[in-house]
Amino acid sequence: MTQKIDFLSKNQQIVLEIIEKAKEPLKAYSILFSVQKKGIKAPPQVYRALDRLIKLGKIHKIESKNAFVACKNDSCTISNATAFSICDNCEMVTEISNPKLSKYLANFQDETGMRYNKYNLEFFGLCKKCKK
Amino acid sequence: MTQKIDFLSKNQQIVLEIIEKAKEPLKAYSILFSVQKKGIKAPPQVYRALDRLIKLGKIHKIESKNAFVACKNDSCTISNATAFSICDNCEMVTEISNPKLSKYLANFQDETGMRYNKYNLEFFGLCKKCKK
DNA sequence: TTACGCTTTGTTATAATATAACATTTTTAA
DNA sequence: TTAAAAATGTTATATTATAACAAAGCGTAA
Ligand SMILES: [Zn+2]
Ligand SMILES: [Zn+2]
Ligand SMILES: [Zn+2]
Ligand SMILES: [Zn+2]
Repeated sequence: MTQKIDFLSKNQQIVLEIIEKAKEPLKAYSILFSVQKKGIKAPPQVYRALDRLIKLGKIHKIESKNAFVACKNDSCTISNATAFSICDNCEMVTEISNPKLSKYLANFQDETGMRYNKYNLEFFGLCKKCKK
Repeated sequence: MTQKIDFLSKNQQIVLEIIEKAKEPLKAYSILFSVQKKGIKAPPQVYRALDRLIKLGKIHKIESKNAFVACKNDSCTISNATAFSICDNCEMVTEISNPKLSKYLANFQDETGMRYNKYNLEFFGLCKKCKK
């Protein structure tokens, strides 16, 4: 068998649950702290789970923040086309799920004719709450 | 006086020169090594210069690689709208300068009506050389 | 000129993020 | 059952980035 695609190991479930419950992106070491009561003791255990969850599209990494969010988008089974809205003021991050945008980016072709199989887009601004 | 906008300090010039000469993105600590012969000895000196150069739009950070590239785009005086093409195989990174793309993204408005004053987009694929 | 504010620099230490390496246990499939 | 593969546990260390504070350089106004 090549790969179990919908089964998560214990550590992976624990880490995913923490991230899903969070309202804001979580850092790896804050996850580590949270899960120590459940027996996960060392960074590699967390990073391994994170890597796997990212590959499965269950979570995404916010690169500009070195933090992780749960994917809320059911169609996002693999993390190869992601777009986020990030508030510069509060910690709010939401995944943008906009068919026109994703179609535009998935089909984007640069001057040299190069095509891409993956992209990550991060938008920054002030969210509604923070915009006074 | 508020800010000298086009003058670079000594350390800033040294760091910029190294990045401009490089053919691939440079990591902060590899920059530190390179500039030690010129008297820059400690991380904060490099990171300060990097921060300033980013604010001025002279360089950009490739977030997925924690590395820095010189801006080749004259109109890019401030780092608030960036797009990069990143080869998954070699270390090639190039800044995409495509008016249609930047217009599309600069005007993008999400479902909630939120507008953005900054974005960063990273495309991944195989560059021409690596695509056999 | 001097004295003050501001920016840049220098320096040490440490925080925060991430991986290497290897031993052990668990799960899977032949 | 047994051998391979996957997941886990563990220690140590590598990599990336910032805090904190002292000293030097520079513009300017009294
Ligand atoms: Zn998603
Ligand atoms: Zn906000
Ligand atoms: Zn640029
Ligand atoms: Zn390539």
